Amino acid sequence: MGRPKQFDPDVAVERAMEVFWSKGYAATTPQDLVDALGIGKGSLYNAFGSKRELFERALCRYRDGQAVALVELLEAGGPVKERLRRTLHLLAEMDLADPGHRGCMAVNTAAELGAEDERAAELVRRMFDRTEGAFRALVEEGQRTGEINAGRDARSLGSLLLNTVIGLRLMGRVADGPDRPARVIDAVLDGL
Amino acid sequence: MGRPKQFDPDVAVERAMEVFWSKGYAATTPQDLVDALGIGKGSLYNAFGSKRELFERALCRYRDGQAVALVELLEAGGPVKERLRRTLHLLAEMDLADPGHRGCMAVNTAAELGAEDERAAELVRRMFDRTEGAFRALVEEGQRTGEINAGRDARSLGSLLLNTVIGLRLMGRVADGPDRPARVIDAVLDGL
DNA sequence: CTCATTTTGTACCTCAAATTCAAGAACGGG
DNA sequence: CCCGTTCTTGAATTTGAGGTACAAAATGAG
Repeated sequence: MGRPKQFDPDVAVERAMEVFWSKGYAATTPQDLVDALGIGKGSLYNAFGSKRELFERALCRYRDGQAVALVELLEAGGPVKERLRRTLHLLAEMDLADPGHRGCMAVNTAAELGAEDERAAELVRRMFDRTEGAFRALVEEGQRTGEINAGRDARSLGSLLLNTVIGLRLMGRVADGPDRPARVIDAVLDGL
Repeated sequence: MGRPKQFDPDVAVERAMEVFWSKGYAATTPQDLVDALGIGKGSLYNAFGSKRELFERALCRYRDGQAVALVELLEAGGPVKERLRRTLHLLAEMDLADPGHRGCMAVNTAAELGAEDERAAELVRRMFDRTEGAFRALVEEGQRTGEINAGRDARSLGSLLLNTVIGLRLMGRVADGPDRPARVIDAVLDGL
């Protein structure tokens, strides 16, 4: 019973995610959110409690969306190294083409809140774990097919690839061209 | 002529750097700076103009300090790969041991301001250029001594090492242990 | 000493961030 | 159709960020 909500909370979280992703946590004001979600301040706080809580939901939404996207990319067909190369280049191109230079919301959150907000740090860590795991699985597949030296530690290579992506996406925030990312990708893949 | 300053601007910038480094740009208030520098607000604004200008000077100071430190590390004696390993491990350990999880001020700035502040982005880009150059020089030295495969592109390897450092230091913001950084370092060096 | 110049500390101002609240609107149950 | 509940709107509240104004204080030149 009671008056039904006049907006879809899922849509609202999605839009909030876009705003937080573009502007960061601190730089996003309740007014920005009100404008983007198209609801009143009262509804905002009634539905989500606080800016901080809404941010957490937005970050979880980001995580869920990214998890799907990454798995899709890595599970495509073809040689493992080619899949890796395509995935890394796609990331770099997206970051470069994005006029807002948004980069990766998890990376941005790590930088902005990681030191002071343990809940946010934990969420980001888990996203990193997940990505590392996906890369590790791909490396192991490559080792089974003989594309990647089976003597190397798959977990370490997974960490390396995660770290590479983090670096690439951080650089996307100040990117001035495709050359450096391309060199990074070349060097990483040559080192596998 | 005129009344002399009762504080050393260089010391003030140094302290401002510490504050900005610890808290980030947006989260640092003029009051924080006044407290840390031990001067009045009037002096602060008289000497530095604005929070933004002071930040830029603090960032330049960080750059100058880091440049020296990195060169010292990379110019030490011994095999190139050992120097690299020591340098990377030292960074990782510093980040882990730092109770404030400050990470790297350039990386933090890239994440926080890179998208919106072109001047800050340019400063960070130059710092990245410089670091990449230092790594490249070290790689070329390793290639001359035969420690590193001379067939590989030194510039790409420099980019890779820069990217590795960026990733490591970003992860330092949410670090929960030494394992992942250690794996990254192992994998990177094995791939050289 | 006096003047022009610069620094300093305090008080003040403006604006907006983040949240709360009051008044009412839209439901469903009995 | 009344009632309790939940949602909505937007103004009010509180707090502090970021900066300005100004008079007093400290200097060197002449």
